[in-house]
Parts: sequence; structure tokens; C-alpha cells
Amino acid sequence: MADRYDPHALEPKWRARWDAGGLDRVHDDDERPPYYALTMFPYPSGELHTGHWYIIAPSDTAARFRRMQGHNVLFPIGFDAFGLPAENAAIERGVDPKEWTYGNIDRMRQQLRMMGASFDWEREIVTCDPDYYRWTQWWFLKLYERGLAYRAEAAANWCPGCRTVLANEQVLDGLCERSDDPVERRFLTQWFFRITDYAEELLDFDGLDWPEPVTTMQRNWIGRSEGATLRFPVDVEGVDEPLPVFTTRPDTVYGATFMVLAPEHELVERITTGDQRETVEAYVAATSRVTEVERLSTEREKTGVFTGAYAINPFNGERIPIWIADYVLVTYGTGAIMAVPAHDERDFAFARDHGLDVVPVFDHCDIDVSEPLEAAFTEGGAMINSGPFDGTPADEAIPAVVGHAEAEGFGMGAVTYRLRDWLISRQRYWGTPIPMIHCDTCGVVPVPESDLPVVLPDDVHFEPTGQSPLTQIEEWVNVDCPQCSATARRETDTLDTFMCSSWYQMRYVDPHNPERPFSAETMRQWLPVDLYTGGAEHAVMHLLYTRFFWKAARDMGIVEGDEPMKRLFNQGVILGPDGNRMSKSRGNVVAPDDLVERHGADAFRCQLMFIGPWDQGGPYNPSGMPGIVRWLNRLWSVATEPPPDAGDGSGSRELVAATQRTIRDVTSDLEGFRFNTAIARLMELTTTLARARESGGVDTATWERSVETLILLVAPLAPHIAEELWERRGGAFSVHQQDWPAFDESLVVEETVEIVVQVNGKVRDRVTLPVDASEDDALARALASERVANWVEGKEPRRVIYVPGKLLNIVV
RNA sequence: GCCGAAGUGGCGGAAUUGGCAGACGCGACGGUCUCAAACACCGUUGGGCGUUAAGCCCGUGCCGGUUCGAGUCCGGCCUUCGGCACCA
Repeated sequence: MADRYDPHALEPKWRARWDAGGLDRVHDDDERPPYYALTMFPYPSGELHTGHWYIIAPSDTAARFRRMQGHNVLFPIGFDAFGLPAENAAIERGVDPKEWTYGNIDRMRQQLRMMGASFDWEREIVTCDPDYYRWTQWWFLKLYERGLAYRAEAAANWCPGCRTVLANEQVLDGLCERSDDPVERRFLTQWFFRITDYAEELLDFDGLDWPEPVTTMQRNWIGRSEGATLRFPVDVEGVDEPLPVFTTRPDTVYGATFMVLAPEHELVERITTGDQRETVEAYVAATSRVTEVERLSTEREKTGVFTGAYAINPFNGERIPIWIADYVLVTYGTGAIMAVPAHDERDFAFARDHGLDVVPVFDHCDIDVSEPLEAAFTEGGAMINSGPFDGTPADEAIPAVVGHAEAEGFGMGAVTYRLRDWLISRQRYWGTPIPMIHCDTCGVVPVPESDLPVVLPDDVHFEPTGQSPLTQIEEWVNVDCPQCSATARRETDTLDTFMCSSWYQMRYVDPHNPERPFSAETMRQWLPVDLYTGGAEHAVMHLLYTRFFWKAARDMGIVEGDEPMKRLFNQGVILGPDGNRMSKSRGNVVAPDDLVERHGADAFRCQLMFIGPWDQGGPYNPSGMPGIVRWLNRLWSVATEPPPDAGDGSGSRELVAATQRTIRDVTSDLEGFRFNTAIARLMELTTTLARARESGGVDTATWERSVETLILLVAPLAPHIAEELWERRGGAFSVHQQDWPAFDESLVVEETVEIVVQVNGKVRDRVTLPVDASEDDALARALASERVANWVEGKEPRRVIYVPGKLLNIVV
């Protein structure tokens, strides 16, 4: 008897040999067609958890599968190494962020290697390495040169817990995405990227193979609204320019009975009348104290106050009051609205609460518009109370009104987006320094490219101040102005870490290039990414930013093509055995290292892939492990112990067909990332082989070919055991460099087929027929069956449905 | 409230285009081997009726529809999970 399957001995052995043999090294001059498979790189939090395994192990299987299919596959890994946890560790425990981060990376690198993933470690990138962030800074300068980076004062989202501002995308329900602290508004001068310049193009997902939920979320996030900007003259001395408002319903303009400005609107101060000043100022002050969470609540009563001023509706010359209310947001549209209570629910609620007029300007088949309205209605038949437009049907109303506004010069068609520019400043230390210098005479001056990188200083004092710790390092901050050489100061904010990950996929193609982020040749060879795998939680952050980055780079002539990732696949979320998110407080965390120690990496990889569809995620329960372990043991057994006697060949044909069917099914399953069913099919073939060995009848050559095929099909899923068995059977190093088995349809063709016989749609019997049997033959055979005859009871078939190869249904 | 995904045995899940519901695995039960075990091996395992048996009936969240035939298609609900939410 051959020795037993011992993953603990063979897994480290093979990883060492793969390393020594450079098996996973990717070469640019390889002649096979290139294929770029990218999996989202981890943050070096300290430990590899089950979630990491769930993202990476199946991604590795997909990459290995592609390789065996004849592609030169780039499958790189690195670490998204800047970020708050390192700095928080510094503040809380006094450890150095750099040491903490690199210590974690060392540990996680070891854990990743244990997985047996086919990463080319020579291409590893770490975003906090100066060799990497030098190029992050370079990108900043390029964006600045192109006018896509700018500095502005704005109401920013301030997270008191993280002590920094956040991008809009990092605020969920008014709470910080990281720390769940309620976000505050602070007016600060910050750096932004003009992602809104690309809003329209970012809505176009043509030709992208991306999951529909992600494209939907991005579309919603960008939030394109079509409508018009209308300008209302303001009836206040000294305010000559009209007040612009954006509306999606210009056709309701005759129903505008008041205007509302956001409390932060710059006009508020100028138009407020003396007797209203106190009220308005109190309201503005109160608004600034309301948290974003409260302000965003739709449940809340709509508060607001009158400014005392009036605007003129340019369509009918009516004087309407101007109010301020915090349900109008200063950051959207023009920060001001015309309120049409009859046809907008929010305006209706406000009018009702504050006793303002409601004038319907559309009729409605179910509503008597001569009576006071009980609620706003948004769909109407034709315009009323609208002067010359009365009678215009709803579907012609908008173009008619906008056309009039354009002709008269008080408005025009307009498109507005919900998307805001990307705020990239962070008041934190552990990030990429923004390569800018503030000079009293020259203003804001970029650091010359030749001076990059601007290296993050060591030995920093961490105090929770709300300013970047960099501000306190005088010798770092003080610098000569590159233009006038006068003493100037460095920018002390650092870059949002999403900037590091917006271009990392580009660096992998040429990771050691000291001259530029990557060469044009490697860019053309590898980019864009063919397959990107990772979590859907990045749908409107990372994945939107990286698309913006790519398009900007394209417009600078640095990359070619319109999109950075052709195909995106989101795996689901892996949960604890109790069906909840794994967390220490719940005590449902499954540690991968324990499972690998007990059963080996192959077993753990396979179990994660076996539990269900990859995109579905779901509970992970180690109790399923025995099934996988039993399978691997059986695989070991059939591969190392052939049948005791040479068979006579009577069972060969069936084994060949079963093997071929497995090739066919596993190939299509792996193409569609259906790892669970692929493993099920491989288990079946393993069992088939074990049974065939038991019963004899399979000739030696057929047996050997079938076992060999099975090992090849297993290789992408369980790389270590496949390699060991391949070697033991005399295969050349390495199993992972073999060709994927080809499916031969002619070997599975059967002469006879079993078809189901139904009577009135219910299965009553099964008969075996030649594959090419005619309907008449099939019917004759079916009626000959006693069981069928009992149900037909001599009645004449009213109708017969025959699906060749599948079923025969007799309707009586 | 709006958008999206999903509801199938005790459990995880299978089921090209409508065509044998429950593949594969866990667990459970029974057995084999063993002094005893095991990550070893064999068998049974949706529910009900049927003494055994042949067999029959019911069964994919709920109600209705289309069809010779529905887990799959259509209409209406219910539940769960994700996402968005005063965006004019």
C-alpha cells in the first residue's frame, strides 16, 4: 500500500520547489497571449482572515485555469498599505506606523504564501514604499497640470473619530464609513479632483462586462438629472443678478409660489430684510448645529424661515417670497429652488406647514383641481393656470416651457449631477504627502518632478489634534520655494488612500521601472485588466475613482482605451457559521491558519469554493470540511493505487465517457466561476474511478488516462496535491504547465438513451430507446409498457409530445 | 419610500433554452473492518398513505394564471439580505 495523503509534508515541499523553479514568475517576452487577472489587494491589517481566502483562493483557481488553457497570465499581489489603522495604533499604543505596517505585511505575506496562490512575488507592490508613492505623487502633479486637481474652500465632511475630512463616497447615512462616527460639516480649504468633469462619460458602461448591480449603483451615485436652469430676478435693492434655480420640472413654473434657498446660500445675507434678520440668523446658526444624520432624515419636519425678500417669476411677473430651509442643499444644483407645492411632495409639505399658496398647474383625471389639494401630484394631463401654455399636454410641456425661457433669455435646458468632486486631502500622517509647496510670493507651487518623492518623515509625534502631525515637523515643513527660493511651507495634508489604489493595477505591469510609472510597451501588452475580482463594497468608491483615473490618464496620452477593467466579478460576503458577519464581538470568527494547520491549504481552498456559488457568499461552517478531506483522500487513493488486475475493457467505454463529460462540465463551470459544481463533478469522477477499480473491467490504458485527466482538472483547485500526484505518476514538472484536457464529444455519444414517459404530464415509466428513435417508435414502445397502459386505459391519445432524447408525454 | 438580489430536505446547495426536483457534500440512522477508533469502507435518508410489496398522493415562500408539462414564464402579495434615500 502506498503512503497516505499528508498535506503537511507535501504542501510546503511543493511551494519551495515552485519558488526555486520560478514557476509563478511572469515574463513579458512570453509568447502566449497575455491575460491580466487581478484580485483586489489587501490592507495589511495584521492577519489574513477567511474573507481574504474567499476572495483570493478562487481568483487563483481562475488564474491557474487560464494558464493551463494557454495564456500568459499576470496575477499579481501587493498591499494597500497606507491608512488609518496604522496611525491609530501609533496614537493608542505608541508603535511606529511604518514598523507596524511592514510587520503586518511580513506576516500576511507568509500567510498568503501558505495558500499556494500563484502570485509572482517579484512584482509585489506596497503603496507606502517611497518607490511606489513617488509615482502616486507624480500622478497628482499630472492631474494638477491638466487642471484636474484644484484647491478650494468647501463644506467638507469631517469625521471627529478619524480626525480628518472624508470624500462624499466615504459617508454612509451621515456616518463615517470607517468609524461610524457622525460626520460634521467644516469649512476648510481642501484639494479636490475634478471627477465631475467625467460625470457623463462615467455613466457609459458600454462594452464592459460588469455586474449590473455595480453599474446601477454607479449610475445612481452619479445621479444625472435632466431639466432646466431658470433665472428669477430678485426684488431687492442692490441685487441685480437674477437667482438661478435648477429644476427637473420647468413645466410647473407657473405653479412656483415661493423660492427656497439653502441656509448656506451666499445670497441669504444680502437679501434678508431688517425685520427678518434676527430670525434668519438664528435659523442659519441652528442649521449649522444640526448633524448631517438629522438633516438627511426624511422623517423630519421641514423647517425654514422667510427672508423678507421677494423674487419675480419671469414667466408671469408674479412676486413670490424667498424662504430659506435646510431641506434645500447648498451642494446640489444651484443651492436654490423654485417651490411648486402642487406638484412636489416636499414643497407641498413645506407650504402646508408654513401657510404658503398652492397653485396647481396641471389638471388630473382623478382630482378636482378647483378644490384645495390634499397632496401634491406629479403626473398630470395638460397645463392649466399657465397663461399662454394652458392646454399644452404633459408630454409636450417641458420642451415648450424651456423653449420659451431660452427665447426670452431667462433660462435654458440643463443637466445636473449628484456626483461631487473627489475630496482627496486628509489631515493625517500615514499617507502619501501631497507634493505641493505654499509660498507667500508665488502661491501654490508644485514640487518639481525631479524632487520626487516627497518622503514622509520618520519620528513623528502623534497627538490627536485635527491637524496633520506633519505640521509639527518644522524641518520637513520648511522648504525653499522651487520658483523663488524664498522660505516656503510644504502642504501637510496627505492623499486619500483611494488614490493609491486608483492606479495600482498599472504599476504591476512594470513594477520596478525607475523612470516612469510603467513603460508604454508593458502598458500595451497587459492593460487594461482582463478580469478583476473583489468585493462589491467598492462599487462607488474605488471602482469609480479608478475609472476616473484611467480616463484622465487616457486624455493625457498615458494609457490607451476607455476603461481600466474589462470584466469585473464580485464575490459574495463570507459569513460566520451562524450566518452573521464574522466579528470578534460575536465570537464567530473562523481563523484560516487553524484550518490550514489541520487539513492543509488545498482542503481549505476547496471547501471555500465548494460551499456555494462564489458571487453569493454565505455562511462558512468548518463542519463541512470532512467531505472535502474524504474526497482528497479518495483522489489520492485512486491516483496512487491502480486496479490490482488488468481489466478486460468491458467497462472502459463508460469510464471514457464519464471522464469526457467531466472535462466538459468542469471547463464550463470554471469559465463561469462555478467552483462548487466543478468540485461536485470532480468528486463524482473520483467515485466513478474508485468503483471501476472495485469492479474491474477497465483496461490499463483507459484507467491511466482517466486518472491523469482527473489530476489535471483538479490542478487549478488543489494545486499541491495535484502536483504531488502528477510527479508520483511520472509526469514532467509541473502539472501547472500542462495543457488543459480537451473535450472530445465523439467519446460521449451514446447509442441508446433513457427517456421519460409521461401520461397527462405525470411520469409513469422510463424506456430505453435508440438515440435516433422516431416519435412513432417511441410511442409504440411506451404503449407496450404495462405501467403506461394502465394509465392510458385503452383511451385514444389526444395529443403526443415527443422531445427526442428527453421525454414522451401522452395526453388522453 | 425607491432600486437590486434571493426564498428549494435537518444544514450548505444542484437542476443549459419550461421536460425525471433534491446532483455533490455535511449531518443523522443502520451496517462492515477493528480490542477500540478514525479524516477507512458499504447502505438508507423530503413528507404522507400502503402490514410487506408493487404502487399512489403531496411537495421548490404565499395566492392566482399560461402550458401537454412550471423551481424555471406572467400577474399580485409575504419575508430576508444588500444598496440608495429631502438631489429639486
